[in-house]
Amino acid sequence: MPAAPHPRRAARGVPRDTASRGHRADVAEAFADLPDVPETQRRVLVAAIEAFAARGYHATTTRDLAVGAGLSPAGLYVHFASKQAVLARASLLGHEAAVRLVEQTLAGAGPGPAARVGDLVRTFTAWHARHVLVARVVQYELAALAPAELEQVVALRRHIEQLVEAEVRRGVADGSLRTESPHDATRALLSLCIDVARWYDPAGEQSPDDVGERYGRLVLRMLGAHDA
Amino acid sequence: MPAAPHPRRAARGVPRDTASRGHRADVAEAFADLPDVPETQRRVLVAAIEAFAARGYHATTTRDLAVGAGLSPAGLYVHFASKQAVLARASLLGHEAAVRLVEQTLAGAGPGPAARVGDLVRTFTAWHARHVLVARVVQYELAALAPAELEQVVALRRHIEQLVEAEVRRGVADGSLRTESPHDATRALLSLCIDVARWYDPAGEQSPDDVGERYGRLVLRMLGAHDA
DNA sequence: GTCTATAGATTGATAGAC
DNA sequence: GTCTATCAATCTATAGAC
Repeated sequence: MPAAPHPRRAARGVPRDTASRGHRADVAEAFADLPDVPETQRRVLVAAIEAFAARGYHATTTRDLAVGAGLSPAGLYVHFASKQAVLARASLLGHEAAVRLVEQTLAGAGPGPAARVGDLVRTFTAWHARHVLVARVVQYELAALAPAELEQVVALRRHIEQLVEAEVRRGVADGSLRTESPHDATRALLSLCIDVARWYDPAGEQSPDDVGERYGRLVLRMLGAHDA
Repeated sequence: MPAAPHPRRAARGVPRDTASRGHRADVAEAFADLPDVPETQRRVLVAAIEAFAARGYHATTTRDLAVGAGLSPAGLYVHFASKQAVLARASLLGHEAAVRLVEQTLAGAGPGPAARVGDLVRTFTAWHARHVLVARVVQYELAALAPAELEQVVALRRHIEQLVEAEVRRGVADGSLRTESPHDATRALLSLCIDVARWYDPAGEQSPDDVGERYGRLVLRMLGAHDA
C-alpha cells in the first residue's frame, strides 16, 4: 500500500455548524476599526484568524489563507511576505486591541480601584468570549511567532499585566481589596479571563456578557471586595 | 531566489536552557507507574510529550519522535502505527493520570466538602505545574486528536468536571461553601488549575506546591469558605 | 526490532503572463 | 493585482535487507 495522504487534510475546512457566519462577523468586527488595513489584507487576516484558531498555525496552509480570502494560492504573496508575516500581523493586531480594551476600561468610571478591577474582569472576559477566535490566536499561537514578533507581543502582554496589577495594588492600599499577594492574585485573575478563549462556545447558552458578569463577581469575591 | 526552506525547521530542537533534564525526568515520572507500556514505547512517548508541548503536534515530525527516542526515522513505526497514534496514546495516558489524581484526592481525608475542594485545587494545580509538559499536551492538543480518540478524552474530561461539581454542590448543601452557580464556580475553579499549564515555568521562583497552595486559598475565598 | 532507501503527497514560495 | 504553472524542500509512511 502506498503512503497514505497527509492526515492533515482530514481536519481542513472551516466547520459550518457552530455559527461560522457569526464567527466571521465577530472576527471582522474585531478588526473593523483599523483604517490602515487595506481590504484584501483584511480578508486574509479574517481567514487567518479562522484557520489558526480552528487548527493552529502549523496545520494551516498558505492555500487555506489565500483561498479563504478569495485569492489564488499565489495571490497571498502580493499582500504578505510569508505565512509567518500573516500570523505576526494577526497576533499583533489582536494584542493591540486587547491592550486598548484594558487601558480604556481601567481609565473608566470606577469609582475606586475595586470597581475598576470588577469592570476589567467583566470587559476582558467578555472580549475573550465575543472574539473567541481572535483570542485563541492571541493566547495560543505565541509559540509559532518568530523571535522578533514574539518580543513585541510579550512586551504588550507584560504591559497589560502591569496595568492590572497596579490597579489591584491600589485596591489593596485603599482597603477595598484584600489579598496576600497582589502579583499572584493578578495572575489568577487574568488566568480566568484568558482561559475563556479555551472553552467558550458561541453556540452555548451563556452570552459573552453573561460570562463576564459572573466572572466579575467571582473575582471580586476572590479579592475580598466588600460589596461582593 | 529559490523557495526558502520550511521555516518549521527553525523551531526544532528541544531547548536546553530551561532545565530540560528536569523536564524529561518529570515526563518520565508522569508515565512511570505504567507497567503495561514497553520500554521503547515509553521513550517515544516521553519524546512526544516534549516535542508536542514545545511546538505542537503539527509542527512535530515523526523524525522528531523517532530520533528523540533513539530510533531511526522508520523505527517509530514498529512501535506505533502512526504519528496520530502516538498523540492519542500520550493524550489518553495523560488524561487517565489526571482522572486518577482527581478521584484519589476527592476520596481523601477532608474533613468535609470544602476541605476536599481545597485539596483538589492544591493537588490539581500542582500537577499542572509539576508535569507541565504532559499538561500542555493534555490541555492544548485536543484539536489534533482524531474523532474517535477525542471522544474518549472528552468523556474523561466530563467525568472530572462532574466529580468536582458534585463536591462543590455538597459544600453548598452543607453550608461550608457559598456560590450562586456551582456549575460556573466549578468551571472557574478548573479553569484556574488548567491555565497553569499555559504559563508555568519550572525555572521560575514558585514550586508546583507553592502555586497549588496559593491557588487553593484563592479558590476557597472565591467559593466563600469560612476558613479562607 | 533495527536499519537504509525511497515512494508518494503536500508544502511554502517563486516565475512570469496578463 | 490577479492568475496558472511549477520548483525545491519536507513530510508521513512503506519496502525490504539484516
